[in-house]
Amino acid sequence: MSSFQPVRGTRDLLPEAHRGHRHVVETARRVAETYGFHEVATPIFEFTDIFARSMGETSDVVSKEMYSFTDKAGESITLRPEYTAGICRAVISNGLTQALPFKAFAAGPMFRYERPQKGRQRQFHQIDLELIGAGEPEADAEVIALAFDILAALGVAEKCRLEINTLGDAESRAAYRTILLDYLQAFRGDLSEDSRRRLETNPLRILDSKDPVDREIVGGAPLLADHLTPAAADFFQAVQERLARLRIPFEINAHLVRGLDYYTHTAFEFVTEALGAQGAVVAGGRYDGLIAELGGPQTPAIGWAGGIERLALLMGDPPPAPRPIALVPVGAAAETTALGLARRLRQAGLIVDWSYRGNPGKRMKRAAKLNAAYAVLIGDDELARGSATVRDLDSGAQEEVPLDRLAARLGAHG
RNA sequence: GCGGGAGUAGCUCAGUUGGUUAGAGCGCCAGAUUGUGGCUCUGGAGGUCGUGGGUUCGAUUCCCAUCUCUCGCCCCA
Repeated sequence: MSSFQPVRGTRDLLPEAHRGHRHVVETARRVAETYGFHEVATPIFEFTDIFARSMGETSDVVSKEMYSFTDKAGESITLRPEYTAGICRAVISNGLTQALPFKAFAAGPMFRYERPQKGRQRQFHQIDLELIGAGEPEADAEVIALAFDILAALGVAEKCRLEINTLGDAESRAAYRTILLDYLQAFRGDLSEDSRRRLETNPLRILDSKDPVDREIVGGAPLLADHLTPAAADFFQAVQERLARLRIPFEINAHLVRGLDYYTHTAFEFVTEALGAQGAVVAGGRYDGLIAELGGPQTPAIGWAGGIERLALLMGDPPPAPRPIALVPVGAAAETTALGLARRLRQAGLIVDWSYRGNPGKRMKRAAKLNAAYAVLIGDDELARGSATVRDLDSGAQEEVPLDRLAARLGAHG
């Protein structure tokens, strides 16, 4: 039994769970298309370098969470931990910087070597949105509004809160980093062990610490908002105005930072209290430096990723499977007829199922279990008359229908 | 990677102060019912008590390790 365990942090998506995932993806795709986004798919793995360079060597994802391996040609390959880097690479690879803005929607599995919890797996699934080649605040507002519209369409918007912040431009960030470090150095001895480490790796992260002592120290820290360049401050203001105009409710969280190096300006998260420690369901931001960092032309961009498992958990019960029509042949001759009849009905667009064996009682039980809308019974009597008995499984009403009118009769109600 | 909790049938769980054949409900299969489901009745299958080792005459029970899930941390979607 234990040898049939799936690999840690992976799971099978059986029909009911898969319907939940599919509903998330289909809803997101439909809404994204109304904003003029088109779906793409990039490879599930890339050269390790793509992720290492884009996300930053010191980020947790790169330093300890990547599924990397050496292929038979000796290349270091990594299963993608996120979509953004791969899509940016694709933009450069395909010369799409000549056709900006490029608006991409994508969905698929991601891989991170982490300790699993509810809503956190080693193979998980994300929906992803990237708007590449637009540096205007309208782009930020629309990308965030699009995420909000998806959450609303999924019926989970009221369980989520939108937090936004700005990380400023490179200039603002560098200046603030120095100021913040000066301040924090004075408290070095009081900071948590994690935060002392972060002084070296990513001091901005300390702003987001959950340690109570850290929080107290951070409470008195200088704010990035007070050290933005005028241009960065104006941009953040413009984004807020546009969100307000779109009536997207948000709050500013000055301590919202990002673990990945490539973010600039707008950072945002849709968070929920309903998933324990895994509060972020959609998160993203602007990354104006990434494409240049990867070797392409300087190109502004903004995007986000949403966790499909987390969204499905918030959603609760997935939509029910569509109701089939159950065929119930009685007798050997009817069995043969049913085989062809099933195919004709399917070609007419109906969902048709049958249980292949058992007496009519068993087959009717099976039909009820499949939540069939109708049972179509065929026996010697019906065969002789070229008809079938259609039973409405909700009302129990039955009528005999000529075979050539069967599809129309079932289609009208199916 | 760090710290806590849990693991008994497909599912939800009971139980064994260490002692022969480990139980229930639901689900599954079959029969009552080879032309009619959701109700009912009867019967049946299904468990190396997560895995490995130790202690013991004897371990599902005690001890150790390990795996998986889970809660928190780190980090993130």
